[in-house]
Amino acid sequence: MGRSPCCEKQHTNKGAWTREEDERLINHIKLHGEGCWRSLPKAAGLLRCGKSCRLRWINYLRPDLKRGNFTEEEDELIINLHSLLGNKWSSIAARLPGRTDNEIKNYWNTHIKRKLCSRGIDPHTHRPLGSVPSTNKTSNNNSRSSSNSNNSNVNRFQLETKESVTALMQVPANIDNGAESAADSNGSSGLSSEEVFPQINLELSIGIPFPSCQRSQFSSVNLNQSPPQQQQQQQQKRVSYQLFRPTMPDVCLCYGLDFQKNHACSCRVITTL
DNA sequence: AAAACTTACAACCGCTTTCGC
DNA sequence: TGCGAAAGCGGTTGTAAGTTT
Repeated sequence: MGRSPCCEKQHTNKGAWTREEDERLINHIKLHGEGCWRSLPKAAGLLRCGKSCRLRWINYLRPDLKRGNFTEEEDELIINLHSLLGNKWSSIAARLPGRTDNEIKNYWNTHIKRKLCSRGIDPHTHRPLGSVPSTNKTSNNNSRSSSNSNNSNVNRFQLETKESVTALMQVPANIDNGAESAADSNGSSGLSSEEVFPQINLELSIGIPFPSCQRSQFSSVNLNQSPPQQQQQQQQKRVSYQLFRPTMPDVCLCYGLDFQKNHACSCRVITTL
C-alpha cells in the first residue's frame, strides 16, 4: 500500500551543508539528472533527507542561478508580480529567470517590504498605508489561510478572480506610465487607487466564474474595435505584458497566471492582449 | 575592543497537492 | 477508489555577518 518513507530521519544530517556534501550532490545530479529525490541521498552517498537535497539544489547549487544583488528592474517586476499573485513565490520566481522562490521570498521580506513602506505603500495590499482595507481581503493574506480554513473553492475563486481582474486593469496602467509601477506612482503621489485609476472600482466583487476567458470579456484590451492610436498603445501594452510571463506562450492571461491550476479558468484561449 | 543589536539568508517545518500502489 | 508517500510550496527559525553603542 502506497510508498515507503522518504528517509529515516534519525540517520540524516541537519543544518548547514558542507562543501563536500555540495560536491557530492552536484556530481550526482550531473551524472544522473534531478530524477527521484527520495533515492538520491543514498545513491549520492549523502546523509541527508531527499527533501533537503532538493532544496539545496534548487535554492543554491543549480548552475543556472543568478547570484548577486537584485536589479532595480527585478525589484519593480517583483513588486508588480506580487501585486498580481500575492505570496505565490514560486509563480513569481518562474517569471524571474535565475531567481528562486526562496530567494525572492527572503528579498521581499528584508528589502522590498521596507522599500514599499518607505514609499507609503502597504506591502500586503499594495495600497497607500492608512487607506481603509477592503473587507474582502485580497489573496496576499489568503494564499494559504484560505485553503486551511473552511472556505470553499468558490470563495477562493472569487478572491482570485477579483485579483486577476484588478490585475488586468492595473498592468496596462503601469505600462502607460513607463517603468513606474502602479503601486509606485500610487504611493509617491499619495493618491488613492481610485484616483489613479478612476475607471477601476477596487471594491469590485465577482461571484460567478466566466464560462470562458475570451478577449472580448476584457473590454479594455479589445483590439479589434480600437482606433489606430489605441491600437498602438495596446501594442505597447502587449509587449510589456511579456515582462510578466516571459516564458509563457501567447495564451489567456488567466492561464498564464496559473489560474487553470485552481480551476478558476479552464480555458487555453489564444489571445493577444 | 567587546557587548548588544540588526540584518540577511540558508535551511527547516508543516501543510497541501500530486501521484503511485 | 482510497490510502499514503513524494513533491512542492510558503511560513518560520537559526545563525553568521555586519553595524552600532
